[in-house]
Amino acid sequence: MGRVAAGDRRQQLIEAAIRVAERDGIAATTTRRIAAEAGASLASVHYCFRSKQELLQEVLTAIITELAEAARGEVRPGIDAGTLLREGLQALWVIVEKEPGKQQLTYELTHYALRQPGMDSFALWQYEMSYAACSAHLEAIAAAAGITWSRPMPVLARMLMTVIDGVVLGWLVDRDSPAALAALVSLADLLATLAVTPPSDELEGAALDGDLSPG
Amino acid sequence: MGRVAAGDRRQQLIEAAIRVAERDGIAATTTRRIAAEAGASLASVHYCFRSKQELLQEVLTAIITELAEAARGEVRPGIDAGTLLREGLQALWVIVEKEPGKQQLTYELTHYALRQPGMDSFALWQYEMSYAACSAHLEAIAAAAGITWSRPMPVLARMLMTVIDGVVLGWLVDRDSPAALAALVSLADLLATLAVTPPSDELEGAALDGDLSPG
DNA sequence: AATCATCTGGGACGCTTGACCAACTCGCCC
DNA sequence: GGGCGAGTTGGTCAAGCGTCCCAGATGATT
Repeated sequence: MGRVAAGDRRQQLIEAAIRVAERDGIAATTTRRIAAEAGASLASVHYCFRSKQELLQEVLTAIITELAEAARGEVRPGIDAGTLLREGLQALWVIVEKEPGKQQLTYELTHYALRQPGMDSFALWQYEMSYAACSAHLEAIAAAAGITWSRPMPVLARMLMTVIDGVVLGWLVDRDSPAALAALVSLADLLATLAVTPPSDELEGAALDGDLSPG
Repeated sequence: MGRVAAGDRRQQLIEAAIRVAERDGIAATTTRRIAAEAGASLASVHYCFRSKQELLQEVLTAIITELAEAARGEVRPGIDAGTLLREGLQALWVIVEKEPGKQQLTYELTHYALRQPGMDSFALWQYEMSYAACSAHLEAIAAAAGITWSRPMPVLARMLMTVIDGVVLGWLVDRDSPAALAALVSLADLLATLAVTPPSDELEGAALDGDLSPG
């Protein structure tokens, strides 16, 4: 409980709040518990933040940006879209399975924000970030595999996000990893069927794999 | 506030609790608010229920069974699987869009049950019911369209439930009905591609549409 | 009419919560 | 070295929570 700069204390409290919320859920995330987890006094919470809501907004911001960064996976060029999509989702799955509490917290925060008046913009922002990440990933796949998507990108991004959300949510309930992974891979394969190989005179510099035999 | 049999009072309190939870969220669903909504005294809550938890369990049970019944849609025979799947999901969507609060409450209850020690079995039960409903619907489609599914039913049911959950969750956040419906229909079409028409000497009476040209 | 189980109402208990305050301590700068 | 502001501390506040209790009203049974 030494003397710490207010900015550092702020960060400590935010991280402590995340830990508590992951472990016990947002409903059980009280100012006292946060302070205890951070090794600070209760009063320091209201010294560093105007209110509990301001703290939780910072928590939400931190989680969203952290998740957005974690979702950024590299896409190897010269591979077909189906494989890339499957590999990307499997890589994401490793992260999800590693920290279930964080995923659970993400959903809880979404619903919490939806209920709290004035905080619903945070839920919207959270999903806009997610859709943007999905769009970016799908476009990276298109570029790497030399294909085009047969549906407009907003629809496609929403479909991908839908699949991820649904699978994760189902898994959080029964923790049936094989079943969840099977559904995820199957849905990824289905999404991959929306990739069309454009006429070869259209795209040139893109990496092409063997099965580009014009019909 | 007249005199009511304990059994009736029980039912009134459960329905009142559902209304409050739909409107304000589970976190704001207190015993006092429930009693006020039901037009009963606070003490009657603990006269009809051993504890608040027992009440909430009844609420969860009521919502799950109600939702399971609502999801049971008729499937017209003689139509192709794609159309049936699309129509079924569109019919479900009408229900979802009509009462957003109930959908939101469903998710909140899931997460609530997952956190509450000893109540996680309710979350599991909720999803088992849902998977069962999906399985039943998919098998009804298979029978009506005279097709077979190219994946094992458990995987397929989970895929369908994943799609529904994901779409509804996304819609609850941004309330973008066209986008949600577009994603839902697109995903339904993708799922329909998993329907295979068996050799005609296997099934006889089933209705067949035109595109049965053996390759 | 008397009895009895059933149901209601108001009040109270003990606890937790978010928020706040005045007093105190430390380190830095003029 | 004496002020001074940033940071800490324990205590306190009102509000709200789940739970419990008990005197009294009610309606059926005898």
